Amino acid sequence: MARRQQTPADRAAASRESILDGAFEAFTRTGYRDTAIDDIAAAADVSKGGIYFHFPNKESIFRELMRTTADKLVDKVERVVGAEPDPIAKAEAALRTVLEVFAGHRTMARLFFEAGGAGRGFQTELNDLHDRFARLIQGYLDEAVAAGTIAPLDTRITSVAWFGALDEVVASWLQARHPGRLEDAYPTLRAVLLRSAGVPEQRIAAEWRDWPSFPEVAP
Amino acid sequence: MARRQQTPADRAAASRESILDGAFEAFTRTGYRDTAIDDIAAAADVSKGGIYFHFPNKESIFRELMRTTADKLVDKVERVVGAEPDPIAKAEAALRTVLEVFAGHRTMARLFFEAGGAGRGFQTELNDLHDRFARLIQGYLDEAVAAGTIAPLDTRITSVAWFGALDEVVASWLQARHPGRLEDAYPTLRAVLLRSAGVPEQRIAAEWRDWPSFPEVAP
Amino acid sequence: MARRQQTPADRAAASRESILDGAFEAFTRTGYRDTAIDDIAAAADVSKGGIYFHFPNKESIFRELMRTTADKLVDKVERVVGAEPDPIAKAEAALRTVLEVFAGHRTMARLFFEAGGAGRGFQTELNDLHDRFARLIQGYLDEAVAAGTIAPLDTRITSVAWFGALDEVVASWLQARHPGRLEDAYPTLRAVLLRSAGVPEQRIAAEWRDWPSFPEVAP
Amino acid sequence: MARRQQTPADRAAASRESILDGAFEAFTRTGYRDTAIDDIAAAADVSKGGIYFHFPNKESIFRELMRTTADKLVDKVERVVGAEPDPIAKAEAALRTVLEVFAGHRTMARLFFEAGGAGRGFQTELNDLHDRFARLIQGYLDEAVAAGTIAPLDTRITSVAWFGALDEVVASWLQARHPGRLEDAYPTLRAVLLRSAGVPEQRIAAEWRDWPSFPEVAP
DNA sequence: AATGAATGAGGCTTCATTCAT
DNA sequence: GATGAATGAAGCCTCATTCAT
Repeated sequence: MARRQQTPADRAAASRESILDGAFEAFTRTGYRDTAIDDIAAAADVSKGGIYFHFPNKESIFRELMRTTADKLVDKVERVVGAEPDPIAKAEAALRTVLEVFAGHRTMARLFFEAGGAGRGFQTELNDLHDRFARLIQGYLDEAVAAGTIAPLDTRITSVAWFGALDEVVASWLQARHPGRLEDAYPTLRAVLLRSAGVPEQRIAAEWRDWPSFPEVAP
Repeated sequence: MARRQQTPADRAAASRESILDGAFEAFTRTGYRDTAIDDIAAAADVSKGGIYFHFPNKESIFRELMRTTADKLVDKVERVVGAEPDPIAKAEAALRTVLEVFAGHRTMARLFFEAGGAGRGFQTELNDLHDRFARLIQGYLDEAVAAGTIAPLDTRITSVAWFGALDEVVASWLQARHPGRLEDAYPTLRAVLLRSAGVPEQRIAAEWRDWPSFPEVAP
Repeated sequence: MARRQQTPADRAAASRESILDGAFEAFTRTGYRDTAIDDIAAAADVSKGGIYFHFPNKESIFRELMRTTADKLVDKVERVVGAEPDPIAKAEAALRTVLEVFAGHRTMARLFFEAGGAGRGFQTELNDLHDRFARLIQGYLDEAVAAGTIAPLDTRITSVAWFGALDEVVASWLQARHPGRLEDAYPTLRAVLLRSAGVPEQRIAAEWRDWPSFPEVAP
Repeated sequence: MARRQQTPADRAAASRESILDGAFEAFTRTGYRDTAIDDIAAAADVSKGGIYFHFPNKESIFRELMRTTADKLVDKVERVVGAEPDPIAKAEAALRTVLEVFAGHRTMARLFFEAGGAGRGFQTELNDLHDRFARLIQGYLDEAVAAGTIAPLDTRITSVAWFGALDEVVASWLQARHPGRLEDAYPTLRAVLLRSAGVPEQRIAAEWRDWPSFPEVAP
């Protein structure tokens, strides 16, 4: 199959992608308000005016970034989770995946958890993001309840708490002066969370053995 | 008892306090970066220049606010907790107190949890704040472990997770379009957290009855 | 010969030049500290922000102005002086050139001699400027000593004194309420300075006749 | 004779003096524009408001300082000069006195020569100051011409040149990174200036021997 | 006389956005 | 599609001056 020549449209798309990459890099490094369009332009190796061809304003870049980054993560979680048969295993898989991804991409985590830095205007966006993850977890918990694996409980609040716990553990790791390996926190976090949902102690202990080891990540 | 005349120093202190109040109000409403000195001046009913008589710059106001607000909360938590004999009860009391205070002062919660909006420069300050609360919790958990009330576990990570869970529950309440009563979330959150630390189920159920009802708060 | 189209870069350079011109005009009229960026913007017919595209701050404009203006003057002096064979004639030519230029550009003189108004930060720059001219003169005096035209003397101090004398004569002319023609001061100043270096009286009298008349200048 | 008790008026006068001293110190150190009223208040150990009791505004302090400082110097010059019989000796004495005083009070020199830093508003004041000294010199030169000690010449321009030469020598000494002793410059400067007015070479050489040595001064 | 808190105009600089080419 | 020069609205902060006590 003949490879098409690179059309202008291709180049435009590439440019757009480049801007998003640069913006991601800049935002995660400096935060929203402290990142100037010039910084993004420099990071993306694009002119300032060029940015405004692809995006109507700074805000839209950030929003798109937030949306697509979350999409990617949710996709990955759902892919990994899909393979798991049992709801608790699913929740575990989700938890593990998020931790794994963040462990490998410290900066991405920053974007997620420090997006508050973006100013009041993004709270909604950020909250939706949190919500999305919380509901993902909630879904698994609901399934677990339905399957009788765990006793009925307020899955909404529990999932929010789970997400918060995860968030804070990652955040505290992110800003630690001498961070250990985030994976080392996993067993404890996992046990704490499963226990919090009423998963039987023996199951918590048992399940763990089946897990493959974490991939190597450099914080 | 004769009331002393109001000295100029008194009035200056009052003015300073007024600025802090105005700043608190403005920061919690608009966020750090989106709050102009003019806004604070207006809220405090002080001239722009007057602010600079009391504070060297915008940042220092925010830092002072963060410090003193946290101090007040920690004080209150320790006072309430001091009355409790048993470590788990202490942890519960701390949790309850924080929730209670936040439920009553939605804005204060905002300052705490959305301080990220202040820009990269405050991350350290904010992290220290989180740390402070996490260690508060950790202390109670350590006591509980020492007292044999709960099985040994990584109290550092657990306390971080607790704080994160609390944080996220409050945050999700803060931004909810139609927030219920934060206190309604308390029983579930309490159960989830206690369970997560391995507190026996019967204790979780028992303890609860003894608690007085939440004071009325208007979110 | 086809005239190239005016490129954006050309226009940018023109704009930059315009800013320098406006700044020159404003600084020499009002002094550094009393000249606001707004004044420069108005004088240059550029927006305030436009200035910051070309210069990082107010100071840099002033420094550039000082540097380039001095460069131009030194260039001119050296060009004129180059034509003179004998060292005393060179010194004379330098003296005359500076006076001439200043007579024609009262404002430039102001920039040079009143730059002190720029604040303590510029003293170094200003001193270097003075030094530069003093050393120019010193060079000619050294040549004259080497050539045996004048008796050996401390040329460093003498050149500083010359420059100071020149400076003060121009300055007193600049601020005179009803200034005469600066050129009218030339014969006396010339005689005084040459005499001060020990140039024989007859030479002082003789040399003068050969000089062309000053060009007309409007103070 | 009974010593009067210190009256309030005395204390007020002392306060006023203290302000002038502090202002002198501050202005000479930082320049006019870069000296805040607060700086003066601090240096004078007086409150900001107190300053405005004694002076209507910042400018007036500076003007008074310029006036009185000049007065003192002129007084001293005239006292020293009065003892001299011959006009050239008078000019010499004036020159020497000024150099001497400046050598001892580097800061005072700064006030005089860098007063340009005070902004355009003081040019007049500063020029009058220069004028005053120039006319002092001119007086002696005129006397010398009248006495036949030197040949007739434009004493106005010559005196301006003298003053400028003196000014620049002091200024270059002031800002030198490793200043030698200003007095060391005296013999050359003296010879240069006397020569410039046509004082016979042998007199220049002779007169010098009679002078007492400079007092010790610490630059 | 003196204090020091308060005022407010004005200055410098930043930066998202626009626009002619 | 892209460039980069230009705009102008804000923002933070300084500081001479005023004023109640």
